[in-house]
Amino acid sequence: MTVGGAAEPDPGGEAILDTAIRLLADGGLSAFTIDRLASTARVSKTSIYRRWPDKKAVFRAVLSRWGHRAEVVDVGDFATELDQWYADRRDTYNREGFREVATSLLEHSVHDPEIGRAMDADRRSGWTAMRQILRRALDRGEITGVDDVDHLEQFFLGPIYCRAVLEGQELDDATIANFRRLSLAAVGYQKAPRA
Amino acid sequence: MTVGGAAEPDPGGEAILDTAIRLLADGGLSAFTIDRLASTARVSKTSIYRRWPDKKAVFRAVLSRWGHRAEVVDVGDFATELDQWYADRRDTYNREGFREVATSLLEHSVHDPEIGRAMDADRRSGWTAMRQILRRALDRGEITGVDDVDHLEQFFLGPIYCRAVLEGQELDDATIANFRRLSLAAVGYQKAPRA
DNA sequence: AGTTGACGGTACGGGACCGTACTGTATTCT
DNA sequence: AGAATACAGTACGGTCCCGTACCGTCAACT
Repeated sequence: MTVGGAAEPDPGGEAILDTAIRLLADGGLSAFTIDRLASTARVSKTSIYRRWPDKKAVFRAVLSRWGHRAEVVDVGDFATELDQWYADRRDTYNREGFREVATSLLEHSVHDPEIGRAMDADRRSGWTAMRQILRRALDRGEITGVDDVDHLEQFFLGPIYCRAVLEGQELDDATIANFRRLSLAAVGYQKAPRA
Repeated sequence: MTVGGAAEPDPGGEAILDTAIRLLADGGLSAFTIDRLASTARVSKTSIYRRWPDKKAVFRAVLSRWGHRAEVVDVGDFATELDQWYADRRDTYNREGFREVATSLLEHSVHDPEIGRAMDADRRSGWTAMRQILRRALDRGEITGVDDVDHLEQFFLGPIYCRAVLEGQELDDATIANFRRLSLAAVGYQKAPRA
């Protein structure tokens, strides 16, 4: 135990996980190897197995470290909050290696029930920022026509995800502007009737 | 060479590829092994390596066999053609194992440039049915606001893809109905002005 | 000074996989 | 009948990987 005391979160372990993420970004699942992770992170395999019982545990740790939850504050207007969300998603999805890591994590989580549950929990936990935005907008009566939050969430995230992850294209100004215009028109957005 | 003559497309090879697809559906990329493929397909490894030079070639063959292009006929109305497309996508995405195979193929194609190009070509080739629908709708003046076909295609496919592949949920009546309603509202669909 | 704990380095057993080679057999074509 | 072909089955060399064990080192703590 270090003297610092406050450094509990194990910076060494986080550095290893960051290296693991870089491995996934560079070479995908087939490059995610304990041997390679050790040598790339300049760490002995012993140090890895001291922290996690086996490779699957390392993978779970990678999963939860990589997950990033958008934070959106309640400003009383759906369109404004949506813009915050777009900005956040844009930063995230455009980040170097995001697509590569996302596809690798998804592939693994789809085929390994245990990892899949962890990923679902990660996604559902605390609810997505988008869901909160949508709930508020529904409460305020700003959007109409469809009130199924699942469908709405998929409807808003889908185009972005499809472009960035499936197609591997950048989320630039024009794209976001078009998705925004289309989506707002879809839900018949109108500024909240009451102050 | 068989007597039949017309059976040129090598039914044996296609059976092997179907088995490979089932392997991907059941166990993902890590289950896609030449050894396992041979034993599962009740075929010797020799027979596999006689048809394809190496594993990567088998994978490419799987990719192109698995790809399914929606066919949509021009009926002169965007909403009707969209419904055809929804029906086709629904059949495809709801098929047993679709999600598993899709994520595996994507992961591999993202991390292997050669496979990635093959997949891009597969997607772009002949253009997607959706793109044709959208072009016609734009020509007819049925949809307005956004005229970037890339964005529109991603906008229409995104929600479906996100729900079925990312989230692993079923595409049922209610979902399709909601996506349809939202999407049509988004593009300001109006029946073509001219007969 | 002595003890403890974390670490790097190395080696190993067990297993999986790829691609090739070899054998024997059944079927087709000449 | 004889040659050629496609096949199943098996075995192999080489490589990689996982997880564990062992050893020596270095810093922190008592």
